[in-house]
Amino acid sequence: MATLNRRQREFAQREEFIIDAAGKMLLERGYIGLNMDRIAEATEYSKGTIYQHFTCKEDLIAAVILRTIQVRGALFARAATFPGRSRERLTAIGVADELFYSVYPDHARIEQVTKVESIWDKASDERRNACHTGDTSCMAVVQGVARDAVASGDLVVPQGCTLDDLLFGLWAMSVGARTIIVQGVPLNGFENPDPQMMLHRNFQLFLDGYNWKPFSTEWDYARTIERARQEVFANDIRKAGGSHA
Amino acid sequence: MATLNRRQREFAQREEFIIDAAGKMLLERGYIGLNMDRIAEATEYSKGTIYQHFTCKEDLIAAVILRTIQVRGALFARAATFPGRSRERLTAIGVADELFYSVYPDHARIEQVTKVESIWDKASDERRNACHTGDTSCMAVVQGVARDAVASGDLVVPQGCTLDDLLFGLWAMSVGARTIIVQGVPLNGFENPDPQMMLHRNFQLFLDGYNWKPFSTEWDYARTIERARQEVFANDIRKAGGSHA
Amino acid sequence: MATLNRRQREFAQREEFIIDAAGKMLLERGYIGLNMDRIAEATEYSKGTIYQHFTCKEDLIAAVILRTIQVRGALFARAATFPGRSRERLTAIGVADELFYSVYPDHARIEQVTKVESIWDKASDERRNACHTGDTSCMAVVQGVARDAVASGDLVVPQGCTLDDLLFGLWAMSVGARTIIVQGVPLNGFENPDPQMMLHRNFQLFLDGYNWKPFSTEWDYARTIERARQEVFANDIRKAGGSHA
Amino acid sequence: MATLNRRQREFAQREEFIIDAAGKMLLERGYIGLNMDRIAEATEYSKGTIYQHFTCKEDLIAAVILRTIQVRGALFARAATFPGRSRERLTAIGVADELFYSVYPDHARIEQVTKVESIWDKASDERRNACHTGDTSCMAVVQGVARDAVASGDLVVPQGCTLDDLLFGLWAMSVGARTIIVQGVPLNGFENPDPQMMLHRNFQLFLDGYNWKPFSTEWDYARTIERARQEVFANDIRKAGGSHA
DNA sequence: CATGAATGAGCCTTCATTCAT
DNA sequence: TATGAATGAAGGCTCATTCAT
Repeated sequence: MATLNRRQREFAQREEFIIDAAGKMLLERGYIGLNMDRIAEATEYSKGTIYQHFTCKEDLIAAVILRTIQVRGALFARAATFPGRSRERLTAIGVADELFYSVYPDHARIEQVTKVESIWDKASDERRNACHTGDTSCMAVVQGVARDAVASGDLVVPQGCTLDDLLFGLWAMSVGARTIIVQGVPLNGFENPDPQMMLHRNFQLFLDGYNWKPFSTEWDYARTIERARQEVFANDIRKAGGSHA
Repeated sequence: MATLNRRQREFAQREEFIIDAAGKMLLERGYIGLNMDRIAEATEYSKGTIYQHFTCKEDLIAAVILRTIQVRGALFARAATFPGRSRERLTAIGVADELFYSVYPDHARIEQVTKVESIWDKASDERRNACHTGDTSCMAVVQGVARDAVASGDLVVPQGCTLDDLLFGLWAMSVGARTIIVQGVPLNGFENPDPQMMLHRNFQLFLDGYNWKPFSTEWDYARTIERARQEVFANDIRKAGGSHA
Repeated sequence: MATLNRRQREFAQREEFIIDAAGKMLLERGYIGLNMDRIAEATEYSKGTIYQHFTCKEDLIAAVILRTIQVRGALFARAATFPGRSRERLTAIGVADELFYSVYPDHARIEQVTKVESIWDKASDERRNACHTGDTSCMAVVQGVARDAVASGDLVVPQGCTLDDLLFGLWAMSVGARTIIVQGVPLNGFENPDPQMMLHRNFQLFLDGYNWKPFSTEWDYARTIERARQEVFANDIRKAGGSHA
Repeated sequence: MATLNRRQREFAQREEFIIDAAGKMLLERGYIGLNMDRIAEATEYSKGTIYQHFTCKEDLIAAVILRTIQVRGALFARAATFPGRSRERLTAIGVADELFYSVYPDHARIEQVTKVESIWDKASDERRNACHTGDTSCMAVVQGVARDAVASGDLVVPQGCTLDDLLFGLWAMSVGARTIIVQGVPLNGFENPDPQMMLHRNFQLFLDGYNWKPFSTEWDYARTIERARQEVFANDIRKAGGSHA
């Protein structure tokens, strides 16, 4: 039984290792640049072995995406447990988002790469479903916090707008910022561009605009961010510092 | 010389025709689904002829992108000439952006598709530079309006924020919204999602938050939008209505 | 020793079981569709175990064929013991042939499939020889009956023909009929085609033509056929009825 | 136009050449032994070129079969025009059959090889239909002659048998003989085996048995055969002698 | 100039066989 | 002895690019 477990463990480790390699290749060479021969060469396993883990190229890519999604999902879920008022919890999710992309900068680009090609036709159903579930649950976490805010009276959406507008705006700004960062668009003519800080500041103004209390003028969200980093994500940040500087 | 001119004209027309076909194919079948055989078949020109216009596949794709960029650049430039106060001119650019994506919905997706793959290594320098110039000039138009606003006293950026923050926020929200729309992400749990209207509303709140005057509470931007559509883009909208409903 | 015997028995049973599975797969999916992974899966033995019984894929297929041949050989041998005149014994062999293909319809197709591919280069010598022996002995049985007929005066081959001609004709007609049946050739334009009955009638005319006495006009071979079925092959037919209806 | 024609001619010639090579390979190495790399190597064309003529491996094989069928169809059709009584015309078809297999001995084996594997799923519809048409027309030719014989009173099928029985018997004996010959089954214990002559003699007895007049005892079919060879197939035989000895 | 057949490197995938556990 | 993961040669097919006509 011990033997069996070791085998299984090795099998799982190898799978992780292959996914790592695929992720890197996806980043460095794009969807087309990722090919099974190169994966075999990079991992120093044979092609046959690769195919024992993944039914086809698309399934391997789906596995890369799935891991990404699950990592983010876990971060979001933890962020939502942050003790404090609703806007603090949302802020913690913002930290989770920042963390996710700073610790796994690859993943943002991988998402871009992979959302574009028709991977899902060929990937295994199992992985497709898992990805969908993961995506949905991330969004649900944010929706949950916003609803809590409304219920508690912290959030009164301005006339003419809806909660969905708010969610859409948050999401769009986050996605857009990542896209800009990831695609390496040179912020022409910007002095001293620090996209992450820009995003933070814009989020603040945005939430204030939506009347989500307490306003940034009356509450020290910088401290909330700091607390979230220390209390919720200290471990992840430490890990990240180790592997990604 | 007349003969030469006619020839040149025909040559240019054919190039345009091929780019059209490539654009469509890129949309319908993705980067991988675009191949030179199909282009030749679709245009009813021979492959040899295609290669007389474009040095390689990537160069053809770059041409598709370039045309996209130039179309948007022209729209933005015209928007910036909108007569009115600075925030009205920015609003007109917003209309240009909306128009661009509603009239050429393809282009948003093409941008996604192509930004991801390493086209620029092989495309001709000429086209690469033209693309860069186009991108930069779009951004410059917006920057110009913002600077005018500051100069005229309409815009006083809040403490702790900069003009760059504002530009980044606008850009991120626009890009993010397009990404979400284009990737067909199902807005799970949203009632009645109309991304374009959501984007409009979020823009309004956002500019108010930045203290860009006159505020939306004191100025009828709905009318500004309507004027921009009628006075600046009437032609484009008419064209769009014809070909895209 | 008892242990050893049990082991040996189990080993032999497993071999039989694997051959069964291979036979089925050969039928359902053809030569190419048979592969060792699938065999392992179907039998629920590991590939290593399969390879302990068969040196290679071809050897396994040879084993399928060999069993086929041995089954037919046994039927022919029993048929030759049918008590009666020489032509009755030949008729009994005809019944054996009919029975073989009606009870094991699979085997006809397997023969087709396997005769075509170069299995014999790689199959073990042992099995190749056994197959050859089996084939030869079937033919020998028929030859024996024919020679007995000549010796007893029942058969006087017509001028210009030889005993070999007769054997060849019988064999060709049988093989040809099976081929036609097995390949599912649609008997275009035939009313009511019953290949087996057609073969029976043609055999009758054929033997009459060769002057093999007693002629079908003076002897009730329908009854001979019936007797052969009941007295010699009752068991097989019962078995067949059970599993193949 | 002359240029175009030459190109087309070369294209057609090359196609023929590839089919030749495929036929040989099919013979020498079987269905599995035929592969596109080897075809490319053998023809000294690139794989791409091969694929410009045939959509896939199966389509190439189908082309080999189609040519076979068309050759036989042409021979049968010519044989049916042989001037003489109905049984003479059938005899001429017998000569066509003999000729077909002696001139193109490959084709018999190719038929065996190819009937077994599922080629038709992937081959182009065009070729599949052409094959079916060819097959049907061969059979129709024989049926036509038999019906003429009945109409003219030359053939009165014996009690208990039908015209279909006769056709089936002829067909089976022919197919069976070819199978035996082609599979190289050693005619164990046969003295001096000449399968073609055996087949001839068996056919004679068979037709006599069916009361197809004039009987072989009252008509010199050897001469009919000779006439058919000289008057109908002289050219083919000369060609055959040239290319196949 | 236009054409489109030819090229061949490159890709995804399969599967018989081996061998460490 | 049984297992099944690992191997890697081999095969079908695609497609960007070239070049003779």
